[in-house]
Amino acid sequence: MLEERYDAEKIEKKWQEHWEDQKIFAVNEDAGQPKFYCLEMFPYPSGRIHMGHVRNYVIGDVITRYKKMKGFNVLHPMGWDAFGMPAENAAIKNKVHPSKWTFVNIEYMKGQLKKIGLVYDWDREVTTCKPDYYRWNQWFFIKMYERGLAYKKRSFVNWCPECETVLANEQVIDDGCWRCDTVVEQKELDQWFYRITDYAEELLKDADTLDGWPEKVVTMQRNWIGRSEGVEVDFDIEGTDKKIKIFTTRQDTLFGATFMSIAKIHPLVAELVQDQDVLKRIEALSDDPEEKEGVDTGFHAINPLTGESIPVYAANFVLMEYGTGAVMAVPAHDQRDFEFAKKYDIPIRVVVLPKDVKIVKAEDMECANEEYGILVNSGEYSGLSSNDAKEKIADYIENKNLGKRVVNYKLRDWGISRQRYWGTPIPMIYCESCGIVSVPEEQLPVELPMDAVLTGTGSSPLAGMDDFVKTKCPKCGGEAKRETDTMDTFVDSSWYFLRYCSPKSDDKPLDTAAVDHWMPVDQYIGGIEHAVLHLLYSRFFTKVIRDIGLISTDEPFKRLLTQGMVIKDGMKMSKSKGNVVDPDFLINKYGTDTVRIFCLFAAPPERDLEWSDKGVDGAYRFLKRIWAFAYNNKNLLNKEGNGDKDHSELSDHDSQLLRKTHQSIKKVTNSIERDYHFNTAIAALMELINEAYAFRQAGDLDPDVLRFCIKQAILLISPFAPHVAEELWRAIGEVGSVFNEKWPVWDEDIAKEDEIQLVVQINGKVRAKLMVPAGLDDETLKEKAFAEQKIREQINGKPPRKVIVVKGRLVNIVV
RNA sequence: GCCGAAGUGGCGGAACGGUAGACGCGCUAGGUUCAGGAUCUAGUGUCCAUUAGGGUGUGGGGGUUCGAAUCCCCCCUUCGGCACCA
Repeated sequence: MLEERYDAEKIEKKWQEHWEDQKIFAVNEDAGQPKFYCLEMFPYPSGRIHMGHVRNYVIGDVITRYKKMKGFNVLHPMGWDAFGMPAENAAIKNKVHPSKWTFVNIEYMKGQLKKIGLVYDWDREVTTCKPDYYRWNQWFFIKMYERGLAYKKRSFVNWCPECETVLANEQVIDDGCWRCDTVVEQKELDQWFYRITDYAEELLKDADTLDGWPEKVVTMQRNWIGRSEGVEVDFDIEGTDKKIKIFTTRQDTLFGATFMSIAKIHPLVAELVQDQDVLKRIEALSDDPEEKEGVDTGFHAINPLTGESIPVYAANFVLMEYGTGAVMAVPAHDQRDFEFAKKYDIPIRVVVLPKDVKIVKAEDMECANEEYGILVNSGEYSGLSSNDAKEKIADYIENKNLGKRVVNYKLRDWGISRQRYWGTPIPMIYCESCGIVSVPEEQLPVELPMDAVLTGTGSSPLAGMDDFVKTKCPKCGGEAKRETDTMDTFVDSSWYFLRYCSPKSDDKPLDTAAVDHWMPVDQYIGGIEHAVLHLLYSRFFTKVIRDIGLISTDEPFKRLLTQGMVIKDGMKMSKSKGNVVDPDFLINKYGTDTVRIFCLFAAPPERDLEWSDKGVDGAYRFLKRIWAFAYNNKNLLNKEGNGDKDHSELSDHDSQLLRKTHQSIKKVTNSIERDYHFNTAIAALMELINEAYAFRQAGDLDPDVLRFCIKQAILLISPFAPHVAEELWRAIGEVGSVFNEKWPVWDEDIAKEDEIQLVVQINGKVRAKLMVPAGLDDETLKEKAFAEQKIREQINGKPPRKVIVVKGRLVNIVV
């Protein structure tokens, strides 16, 4: 029995329990249906769900429900990215253990997710801070160590003084920490790295296959990998037997090199420069990127092509980390070198003339000319194009053993050591006699001790725990020490989507058959902020795990949807700005169906969503309107019959509503299929309900048609407002869950209008609109257009030069 | 600086070369209601016009086309990403 009042709280609780008890959304790998893996980026259990989560997860939930009704076997799991700094900070502040804090948060947030009406297969829940998950982080680490993909090295790394830990390059945003914005420092430390650069080429090449991803994200990844082809060339250093190796992509400008620049921390500086005064001045070079500065080292290099002797400068803009840490400087054709040469009065020599430029005098130049062109002043290469010269000069260099062709990447190896407690212990042991030894597989997991003391005063908390640190060497049995750093939490999230496929596997990290069945993720949904971070690491991990032989997937995410931010008063919602909207409050006030409808209706998913309290009222009103329509017609609705009457037997009034219903099925379906544009899908539903009201008011309706209309409307709204749909579904006398139903299909014949509005234009301007029967041929449409009184007046006897007819829509008369 | 996206009523947004502004919010008027709220109905880009109707209009300027919010070129603004990568 349908109640008059729409009581969201009551029906939502009822159906949420029903779906869970009846396991409506449980998956069955042998169902004989096509699979669909729908996944949203799992949350960090920070304490409460925020509107950004709601938006993200509602999108995934709608897709899950829709795809299920379309006949797919949909895997839709959820879990917790549960290791991380906030747990430690909370522990220090509130004197709770990070574990306690985390699990309390998970419990609360899980309740919130359920109240939103999200349907997950909770049997597959993954929690990364549990030993049954992180042991496999350790297992992968060891496998990677064995394959040379995990290694330790001392180097300058990004250090966040606020978080008191190291950050990978990807985790530094505008010189600041990705988490707290604190300006990062460079610190020299021994750190573990994953050799992601070994996969640079494949990550770049396979980026071309990601056609289900936003182009923007793919471009960001390509740029981050930053491949460039060039040559390494050795320059002899005059008066010594040493050489400087440089990297250039512009070997066509070799004849224009008038000096050399090397990084101030380049090893040759310390090796060759004797003068303490010069060394001091090099050391004192500023790091300000705006001002180019250098110091003449006093020694000279020999250009291997010209035999010319050129001065070598230590320069502040040369990076030791990229290429070879030394560059040949061609001021005429490189803006940085140009500025440098001007400042220190070094000769500028033009060796490339771009197209359409005749002669350039070096002294007239105001900036470098970096374009390709025809070589001049370049010996036997003069007259060649830059492209030809690049090949010929590279050949010469290789033939004469002066250097070789190389490919360089901007991508750096992924530093994964973190000097923190709440993460996966790195499973390595340091033995005085055996050196670095990995923990044997059967001893995993290396469990995180629960009794660590967190003071927040620097250095790895594990380092102070003798019980943890002291161990035996697995090789020789002697006294040894454990590694005390933990792993970057981005390691945890780099393979959780694989774990969902076989979450209970306990003898190996993944069940190959299960993973191969479900992977790749068919639709992944999350924020754009992970464009390079998580999404690049996950691609890397997938390829490594494939190479280990556990899975056969090359790419983890087939389609990616990056949803926009939730904005209020023109700013991103955040606690610090005080403009947050609390999902709990809204759900209590309106019910989750209203919140869901608003989030989906206010903007297409990829765009930012401007929050509007009034807009939420509108969504609520819409649901009440559907409810009231069903209630007001409840006597008619419970009649037998499926409403699919022969079109020709119906009155005009009835057949128009039937047509509108079929048109709505088409429009809602197409809106979802076209990049999940739920906003226009919901708009189409609102239109249908508005029309239904109008038809109902205008006269009696055939009960079968009315029932058909409302039944389709319920099916169409069910992914968006599932609780209202389920309640109304039962109220109209249907049996079983609406989510076990097939998604409706429209009949093109019924949807077709039998009368169309013909627009008549004169010179492209609308001059008349007339109703004509559908399906008329072009000639008849023309006749109708010319027969129109207004058109005759406008043409005024002038002969038409041309008449364009757009089938079934428009006639444009050109006079 | 380089790369990319976006710019449409008072607001959120529709319109994948063919009637610009669907749908929603807001606003106006009316019905219902003791009143408020809720709800239903109608109207709502802008200018001129009593009406009929007409002009104009998608950041600005050009172009292609019978026809441009949509395609091309230049410029402006906003937002993102990268930024001495040799």
